[in-house]
Amino acid sequence: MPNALISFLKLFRDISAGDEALIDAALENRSYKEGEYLFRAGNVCREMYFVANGVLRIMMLNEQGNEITYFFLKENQFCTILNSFNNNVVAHESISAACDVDVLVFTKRALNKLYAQFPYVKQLIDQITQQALLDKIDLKNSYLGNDSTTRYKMFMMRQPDIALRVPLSDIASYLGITPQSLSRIRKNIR
Amino acid sequence: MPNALISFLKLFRDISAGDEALIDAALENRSYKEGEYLFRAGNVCREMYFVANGVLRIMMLNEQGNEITYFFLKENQFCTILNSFNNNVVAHESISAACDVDVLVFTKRALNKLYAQFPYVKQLIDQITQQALLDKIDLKNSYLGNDSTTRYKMFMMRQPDIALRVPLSDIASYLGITPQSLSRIRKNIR
DNA sequence: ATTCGTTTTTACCATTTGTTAAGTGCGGGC
DNA sequence: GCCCGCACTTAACAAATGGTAAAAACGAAT
Repeated sequence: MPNALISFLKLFRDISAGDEALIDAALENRSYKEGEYLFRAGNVCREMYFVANGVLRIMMLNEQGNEITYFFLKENQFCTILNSFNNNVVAHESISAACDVDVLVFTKRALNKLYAQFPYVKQLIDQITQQALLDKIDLKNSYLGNDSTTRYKMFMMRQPDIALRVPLSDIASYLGITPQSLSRIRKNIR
Repeated sequence: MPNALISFLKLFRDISAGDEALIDAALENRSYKEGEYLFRAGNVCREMYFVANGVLRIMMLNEQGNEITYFFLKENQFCTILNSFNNNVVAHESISAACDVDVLVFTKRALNKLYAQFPYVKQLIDQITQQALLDKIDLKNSYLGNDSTTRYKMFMMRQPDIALRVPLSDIASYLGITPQSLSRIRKNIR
């Protein structure tokens, strides 16, 4: 039975059984519990994750020690600190599990080897990654200029599956408010 | 004398005089006055701008009729609605001149022709565009989780040249506050 | 130089959000 | 089954921001 990444890639392009085996061999399976870190800010990110099951979050700690959630990534999405991964620069962001999660892991080394073997895989992943980036920006931008109640409603409309699986405090930090404010907003809505 | 774009590209790669002439021929020079629109939301964006002089802004009007500024683009930066430009989908964002501006314009048609002639130009512009995207995201993210006074100070530190050239109301909409609040913040800082 | 229109500043009050602190509820481990 | 810890809720007050409106400053055009 094919892994989640290969099933996903097959939506875009046919992949032979032989290629499939080699792609699969380049991957590592890992599981993380809610709250565990996959990658910590201050290092160069040399892994790329593909979410098979669960939700990841990309986030940062600001000077006051508050967590800021930049993005949520769910099933069939790639997750890495792209700038760090591509350019070998230190990342300011961390990646953690927003709920229990299963991921497939490419190391940069394994991925480069795969790219050399199968240029079409590079094309495919580059294209998917690029489009995902544009979609993420559009999503984040769409929240701007709305009050927090509206942002919460938008979030519930657009990412209900995430809303149901991750802690309230993560959602609050994603929406740019305190957990107490989010709790109050929830109360006032119903 | 070479145009601003060619001078910029030469920072990354040598370009022969012959190529230079053809690239130059593919471009159109335009100037806009502060407040004028280069592109309006609701259409497919089929032009790519390179800022030779001045500042552009990518922005949106929300349902309440408020302007939200997503990004400022200044000299030596490309500006287009990338998702719309790449995928021929209707854009929700507009592009306007944040101050008087001179731009070099590629139509999508001219750019594709150029790409067919000179694959390295495509590589170069794709690479620059991709990195610019990552930088823009990093910049926007870095403002998150700070109060508006801090965001304004960060903006003054990081983009002082823009701060000095564009209307206060544009900066306010970029920082996610009203012009009155920004004016108050300015007063309290000094 | 004057005027007109626009942008920015200022002020006052209403609303929203943050802060602090305490209470409630739920689930895991013993 | 009970206890403990953690996440979430609730509340009261302080602080920040928005809304409205009017004054001041600035620029463009005559």
